[in-house]
Order: sequence, then C-alpha cells, then structure tokens
Amino acid sequence: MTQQDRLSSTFSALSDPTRRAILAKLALGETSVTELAKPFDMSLPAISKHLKVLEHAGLISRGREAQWRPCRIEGAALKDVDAWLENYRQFWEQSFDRLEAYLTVLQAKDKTPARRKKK
Amino acid sequence: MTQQDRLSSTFSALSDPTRRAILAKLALGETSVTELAKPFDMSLPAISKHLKVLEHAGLISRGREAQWRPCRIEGAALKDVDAWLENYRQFWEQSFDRLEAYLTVLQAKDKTPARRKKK
DNA sequence: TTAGTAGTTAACTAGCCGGTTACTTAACCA
DNA sequence: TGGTTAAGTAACCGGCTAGTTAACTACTAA
Repeated sequence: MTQQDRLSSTFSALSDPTRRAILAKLALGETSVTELAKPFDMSLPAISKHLKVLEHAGLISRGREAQWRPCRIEGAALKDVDAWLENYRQFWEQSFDRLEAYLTVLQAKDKTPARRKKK
Repeated sequence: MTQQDRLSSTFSALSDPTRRAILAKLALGETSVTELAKPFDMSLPAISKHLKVLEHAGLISRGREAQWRPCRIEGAALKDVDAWLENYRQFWEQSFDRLEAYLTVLQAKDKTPARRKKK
C-alpha cells in the first residue's frame, strides 16, 4: 500500500466517532470485542465491522485467547498521522507566535526572549 | 456542532488524497481555485466540491478578490486533530521509551537522565 | 454430546461520496 | 453592449459505507 493510501485509510477510519470511542477504550488496555461493544447502542456485527476497519487501517491488532479475540492499539498508523500533521503545525501556532511577538514588543526589553511553545 | 462532529468531519475531509494535496499546495500560500485545480486530472466542479468539504470542515477559508475566490489554510481544525492525537502519543513513543530506558540501564550511571523526546 | 458463549460471515438496504456534464452567476474588459 | 474568465449549482450515476437480521464457526464446560 502506498503511503498516500495508508494515510487515507487511517484518516477514514478515524472519521467515525464510534471507532474513535473504541480507540479511546483500547487506550486503557487490551479488551474483548463484546466488552468493547457494551457502551454502544449497536449490534455486535456492526462493532465487528468497525474493528475490521480499524485493523485494516493498522490502528489495532487482534490476538486470540480461547474464544476471545482481544484487541489492542497499534501506534504506527497514528505516528504517520502525527508526522503528516507536523508539516502544518505553523498554521495553528502562527497566531500564538504573533501574539507572543506582540506581547514581547509591548513588554520590557529586559525580559528573557520568548521561547517556542513546547509540545 | 459538537466537538465529536467537528473531529469527524475534519478526519473525513483529510481522508481524501486530493484534498490533502490541496492543503499541501495551500501551505505554500493563498491560491485561486483554477490554480489549485491545475495539477489534477479532474473537472473544476469536482475541485469545487473538494474545497467545499475542506471549508465545511474548517480546514480552509475563502476570500473574494474580483472574480477570484482565494483559498487559505485555517489551522484551528488541524489543531484539534493534534490535540486529539496527543492522547495517544504514548502508543508510538512507547517502544522508543523502552529502548531509551534499556540504553539508560546499559550505560554508565553518571550520564544525565534521559529526557522525553521533544516534538 | 449438548448447551452456552464469543465472534464472524452473508445478504440486504438506505444513504453518502466522488465524479461527471450542462447550465448559471459574477466580475472584468473592449 | 457583448465576450471572456472564474467559479458555483443542478441533476445525475456508480460504488462505497454503516447499519440491520439471520446463519454460521470456534471454543468451553457440563
């Protein structure tokens, strides 16, 4: 799969609130499908489909333990998103920098120079 | 619009390679619709639709200059994505941290303690 | 073997999405 | 005025998506 396609399927997978909620739950630890499905007013097959989408996007992986298929988060796909986003950081830190620059001008010159906001 | 919906429409907008390419071009500066459309083997109305999606997701905004509608990037929506992503950073820095910890153990104790990777 | 639990697959449906062509609107210019 | 350029709107089409129910697979346990 090309990098483009990978990013596309990752963003696509993340565009569904149910799937993001599943990820949020998985962030707390590995869980079974039924357990993941509990909070949702939705059939189990629907959840199963969502998990397949997440798995195909590389956002989760699934093991096997007796009759359970525990799911866990895989960070690699999210790392790609982070790397993509990095190219655009200037566009939301810009206004901050301008404000910062403005305040720097307003304030006394003997203050230490403003540092870039650390993420 | 709820925060959930906003994130959903942002991720959804970003899930199309054409739209990401448009953003990449806009990162170089404000541009007209026709100019944006040039690299794509696609009709102008198709581009117009993509721009509408990006605008609806808050990723771009459009001005008016005579018969041109210059487009520019809006950082706010991307900032939300970054904030969301931040909750998951551990999942792709984890292995790095483990390696770092391992190396720290291996190396001499008189080294300065390892710092978290700055983004 | 039988019953129960965990999960997937199949088949279907309604609605969205990304593209098209044809037409329209808006601003500039001769 | 009429012509040209820039862009948006309308109507349509095919394929994908997210959900459903029903049936099936796989493992556990009595």
